[in-house]
Amino acid sequence: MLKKERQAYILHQVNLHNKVLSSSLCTEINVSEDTIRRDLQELAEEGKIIKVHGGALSHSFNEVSFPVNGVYSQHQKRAIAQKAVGLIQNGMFVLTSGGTTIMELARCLPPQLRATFISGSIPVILEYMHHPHIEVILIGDKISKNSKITVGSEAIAKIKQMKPDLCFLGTNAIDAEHGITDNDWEVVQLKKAMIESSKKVICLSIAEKINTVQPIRVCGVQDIDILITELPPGSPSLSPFVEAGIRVI
Amino acid sequence: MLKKERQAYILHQVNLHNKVLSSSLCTEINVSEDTIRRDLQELAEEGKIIKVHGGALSHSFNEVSFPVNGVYSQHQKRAIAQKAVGLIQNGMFVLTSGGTTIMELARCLPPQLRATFISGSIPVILEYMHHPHIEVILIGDKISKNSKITVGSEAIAKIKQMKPDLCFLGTNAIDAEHGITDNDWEVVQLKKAMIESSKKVICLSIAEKINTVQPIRVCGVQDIDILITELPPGSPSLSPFVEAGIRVI
DNA sequence: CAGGTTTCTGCGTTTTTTTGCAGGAATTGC
DNA sequence: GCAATTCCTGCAAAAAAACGCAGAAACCTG
Repeated sequence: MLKKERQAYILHQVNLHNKVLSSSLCTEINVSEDTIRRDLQELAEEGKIIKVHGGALSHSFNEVSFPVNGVYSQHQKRAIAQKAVGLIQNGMFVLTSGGTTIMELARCLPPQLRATFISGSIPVILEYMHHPHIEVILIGDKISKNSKITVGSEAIAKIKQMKPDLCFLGTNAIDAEHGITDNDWEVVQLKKAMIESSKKVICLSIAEKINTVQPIRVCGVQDIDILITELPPGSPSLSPFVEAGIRVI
Repeated sequence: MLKKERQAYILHQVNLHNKVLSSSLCTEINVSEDTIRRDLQELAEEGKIIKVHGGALSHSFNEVSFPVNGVYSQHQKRAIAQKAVGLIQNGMFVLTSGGTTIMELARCLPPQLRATFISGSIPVILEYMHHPHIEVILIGDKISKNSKITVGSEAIAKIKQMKPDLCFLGTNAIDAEHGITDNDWEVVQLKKAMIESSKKVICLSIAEKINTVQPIRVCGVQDIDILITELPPGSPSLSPFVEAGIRVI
């Protein structure tokens, strides 16, 4: 078999099945593994395939990604996310809501972290999937197209069965008097369930959203264990929360 | 034998078999390898053939083997998808697997269609979410990072609770004798459940995957109701499936 | 047709390409 | 951490290609 022919066969197989194992290829074509490896390497250099340990993947399959278009206040959100990752330890079960702050958190996870992350938000789940070690559990149910998360009784029931160690909530509005509030009824139902199930509730909020109120109530301040903002913990605007017994980071 | 005669013979052989070996040519025509090599070189310079180490290939060989589209065989997959959408009617519950063929189906859905689509594949779900009217139900569970779908007992249990009207399966390999086969154990478990639950099972497969076999069995041909390929239904390669009682489109 | 020129062909040698193998390093999974 | 793969590096053998050359054939051309 000629070299080009072999490479054409390999490429064909990759495109057909989205992946190939070097071991199976070398028995199929009946050449040494080194030859296969060199072929895969050449094809990878030409950009035809993606070489991975033990074989190769089709390029078209890996193209699912989310645009990182101008997230509002990204800098502050990154600061919040970096404080938040400090709370996550190996082996923990972590439940998260959706939202851009949580997206930022997902991007900040240290590569060596081994934990289990649970969410119903599609964009967040996509971000978790890029991480090498974390387990990702997706809450299923009807999808709310505008918030891009799963909502409904099935999702709520599933959350109530769990007892995650941490629950990170991206917030729309938080106020020392009214607690966390939001404007989407279905999302609020979900967040209520998340708070109820979790051992520790961590609220992520940029300073702008502090002391703002939305129509639907999620929970009171007494249900929040930790509040993370981009501000230093001693900031005056945060003192009402400290007084309410919340740990502010 | 004259030079022109020889080159005509070589060209004929290349077009006939898509490849020639210089070694076999030089015994057939009974000239030295150098002569053959010079002939091949001339033909290559004229663009009639593609010279490779050890022989030559026809140009058509190279074209079919190295597609330039993003998704492999996208044209064929679109043809399949367009046949498939014809089966979907307003109000139906449709369960789908993952894969690029299903992705194509998702993109082909007519904008005025009102139906409910259920899947555990993240890329496919993203595609459904762009549609203005369809309801999207996401099957939740642990996410398999390489296949980008939810797998596990929760997902299977959820599927078994449903009774969708249609089930579209993207296939990795299908054969009249062995039925549908695949190479990922967890995905196979899921597909089995999907087949079991659904009123009608529709198998989408590009012709290339017909009569190929993978290590793990999903189901036999008797479980398939409809088979859709890019070929016309009367094609000879499809007759074994027609004889097995499958409706071929 | 004779002589010169060009083209073609085969041979020996050198160079390049390809392939497999052995070892040590890196990685993956348990 | 340990065992098992898998990967990389250098190396050597085999195959193929390139090169130079010379004899032979074909082809002008007067």
